[in-house]
Formats: sequence, structure tokens, C-alpha cells
Amino acid sequence: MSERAAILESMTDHRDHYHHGNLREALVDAAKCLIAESGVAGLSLRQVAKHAGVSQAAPYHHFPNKDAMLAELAGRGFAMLIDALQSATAHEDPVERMRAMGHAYVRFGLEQPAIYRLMFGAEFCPVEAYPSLQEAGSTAFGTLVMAVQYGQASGAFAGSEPMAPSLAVWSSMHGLVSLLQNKIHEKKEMAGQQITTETMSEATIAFVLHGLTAGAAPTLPG
Amino acid sequence: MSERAAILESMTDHRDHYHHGNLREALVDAAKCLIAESGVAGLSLRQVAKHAGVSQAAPYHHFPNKDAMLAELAGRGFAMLIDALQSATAHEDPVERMRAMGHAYVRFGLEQPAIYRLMFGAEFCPVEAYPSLQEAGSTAFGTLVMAVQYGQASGAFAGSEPMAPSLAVWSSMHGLVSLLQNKIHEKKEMAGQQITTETMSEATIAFVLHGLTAGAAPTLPG
DNA sequence: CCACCATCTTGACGACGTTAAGTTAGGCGG
DNA sequence: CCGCCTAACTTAACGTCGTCAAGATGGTGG
Repeated sequence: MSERAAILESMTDHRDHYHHGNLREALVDAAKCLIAESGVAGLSLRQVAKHAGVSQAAPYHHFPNKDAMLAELAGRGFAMLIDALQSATAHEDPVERMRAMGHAYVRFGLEQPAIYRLMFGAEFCPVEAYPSLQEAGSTAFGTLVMAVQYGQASGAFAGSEPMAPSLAVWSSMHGLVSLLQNKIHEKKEMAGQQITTETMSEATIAFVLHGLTAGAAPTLPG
Repeated sequence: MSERAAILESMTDHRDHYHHGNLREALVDAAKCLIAESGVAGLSLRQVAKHAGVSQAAPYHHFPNKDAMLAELAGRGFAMLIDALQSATAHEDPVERMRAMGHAYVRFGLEQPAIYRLMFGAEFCPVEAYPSLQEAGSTAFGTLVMAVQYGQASGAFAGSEPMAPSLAVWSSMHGLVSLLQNKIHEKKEMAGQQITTETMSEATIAFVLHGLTAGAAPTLPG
């Protein structure tokens, strides 16, 4: 019980011991919290440290610099995204699987907008500098490619080359998330139409599915 | 001629006069230059000032703060984008017009990646705080909507409601630009395929056009 | 019981955005 | 033609930032 209490304490109160116990996790949690409030650009390492109840320099004993900490956040984001995408494979029907994948992607982007921008923003935390992040991104994309292949193999999707349609689908979903994050459907009142997040997602995903299933998919020169 | 010489001088040499002459333009130019090199996040107002040959506080006589200067940059970006999109209307054929519009959009995003990210990044220069930017964005989107309407009216595109397909097209193009900016086609070697920027754009635009022309376009609940 | 060493603190450096107060110089009334 | 007015610019400063160096702390193995 004492150990359990110590663990609980280390997760809730970070000021009892000089040695924090689990500062790394506490920092990541604090960063995740602050990033969700103020965005990536508004995040400061000093704020994170203060929020975790430690001094300004403490984080440097757990991360080489700020970018590395953001990379850690992005890495966890990729893990969450991959999980969400793979859970869509519960659907047997290729079309429904793809639809579920699209919805999962959009849901992740809207529930974790700051982390999503961190992952795909290309402006913070140079993803290029962290090979593990590139690998995570490739894994996530691979999940989509496999779903496309699954649909093509079953005859539900046109074509046999999965890369081009996969790229198109990913582009569409990524763009959709960007537009939804900017709440473009709430501004400009969209010619009087009442467009919600759900209808916009539904419409775009349906548009993409329509492109996947009907006619010949565009191909890349192999 | 003396006046002309003064103007030319003010555009090239910014250190001759205590009164700069045209510092506002010089600052915008310097910012455009620096932003293209180091990205939006790496831009500092002090660097811009130094690059223009003035002191650190000089910009504050022409812009209330850094965000306002970024907003100016973004505004000019939107103007460029709108011009590029509208030039696509030179094509009579609705499909070719839409294809040209897509290519123009992608070209802009790849030729001005930093400004593009500034315009659509949602992280810098809060677009929400500058109504003129929102209006510019709506104008740009309106250009696309009109092209969709044009295609629907001529029977080339399915459906009669332009908003849903327009959103889907915009999403796809925006996502495509993001992926291309991150050079996702160069990494991961794409299963051995040699995918270039052009083939990827072509394939995605063809995919979108296929969705626009074939079958029933998805609709939004009116 | 002590010495070790990872962990954390304090203090500092340069760069940043921004403001305040002073300086310069072109233009206008006399 | 002179002197003032004011916009445009300067220097100096404040607080915050990322980061590093040097010192303090305290649990743990010998």
C-alpha cells in the first residue's frame, strides 16, 4: 500500500520530494495539458516545469531540449492515431472499414487538435530530425494503404495499385481536419446552410469513398 | 528623375536617410525573404528590422505588433492565391478549369510554402483576429465554389449543390499541399515507386475530378 | 555510517517582443 | 530664409524565453 500510495502521490503531487519520482511523465502530462490550452506556439518549457512543480532547468535532465520533448508528445500522438486507425479494421466490409478509418482520423484530429498540428504542422519539432516520428508516420499511412489494398483485393475499390488512392484519401482527410480545426464551416455561414462538423465529415468521406469505389482509380506511373 | 532615383534608392538601399522613405514595404520584403528561409516560427521581428537596416523598434511605427506584420504577409499571400485561382477561369471546359485550379493551388503552396503555412497554419498570426484575412480566405474559397457551380451548370459535374463538393475538393488540395510540403513522397521511397511532386499532384487531382464528374456527388442536408 | 551519483536548484547568458523616452530631419508658417 | 512641429527613427530597458554551468540534495549501495 505504501508503494501504491507513493505511485499515486507521484502522479498527483509533485512537490513532496526533492527527487520527483516520475518527473518525465509529469512533464509530458503538463505539456499535453498546456498545449491543448494555448497551442504549440504558445508552449514554453518554463511553464511546463512550473506546472509540474519543478524549476526551469529540471526538464533538461529528462529531455535534451524543447524539441525533444515535443517529439515525445508527437510520438505519443502517432501511437494514439495508429491505434484509432487500426481499430477500424474491426469492420469486415471494405467500404465500412474505410469509412470508419476516415471517421477515426477526423475524430483524432478534432479531439487532439494541438497534438495533431504538432504531428503534421511541420513547423514545430522538426519531424525530420526524429526518425522514430517518421517511422510512426509511415506506420500510420501504412494502415491506410492496407485498408485500400483490402478493398481492391475484394473488388470493392477500383484499381490494383494502392499508393495513388491512398495518397488521395490521406490528403483529403488531412485537409478536412485542417478545415474543421479552423472551424471554416462555422464562419461565413456557408451560404446560409447549417453545416456541422459531422455533416462535413460525412460528406467529404462519402466523396472520397465514391472516388474509391466508382470507375477507374487514377494510377501512378509505375 | 531625382524623384525616380529616390524611389529606386528607397527600394534598394535603406540606410542613406534617417527617414527611411518606405520602411513598411522594406519590412514586408525582408520578412517575406526571411520567412522563406527559416520558416514562420523562426522569424523574429528584430531580424526583420536588422535585415531592413533599421533598429529593433522601428517596425512598431508601421505595425502595432508582430502578428499584424504576419497578417500583412498573409494578406498578400491570399491576394496571390486568389489571382492564381482566378487565372484558371481562362479555361472554358469545366473539367480543365477545375484541373487548372487545382494545379494553381498546389503550385502556390509549393512555391510559397512559408506563406502558405502562415495563411493556413492556424498557429501563427491568428487569422481569426483579422477579419480582412477571413474575408480573403472566403473569397479564395468562393472562387472554387464558382468553378464547381460552373461545372454543375454545364452538366459536367454531378449534383447541383456546390458546397459539399467544394469543401471536399478544397480539403483534398489542402491536404495534398501539406503532404507535398513535407516531401512525404520522397521519404519512405513509397514501396520503391518513384513518385514525383507532379505525378502525385496529377493523381490526386485526377482522383478528385473523378469524384466530381462521376455518379452522384454527396450532398449536405439543406 | 558514509560516499556516490542521479536528480533537482539557483543563477546566468543571449535573443526575443514590446514599451518608454529621447533624437533626427523634412516640411510648413512666419 | 529661419525656426518650430511632428512623423520617423534611435537607444535603453523590462519581462520572458531556451539553454547551460555550477552547486545543493537525498536515496542507495558498500
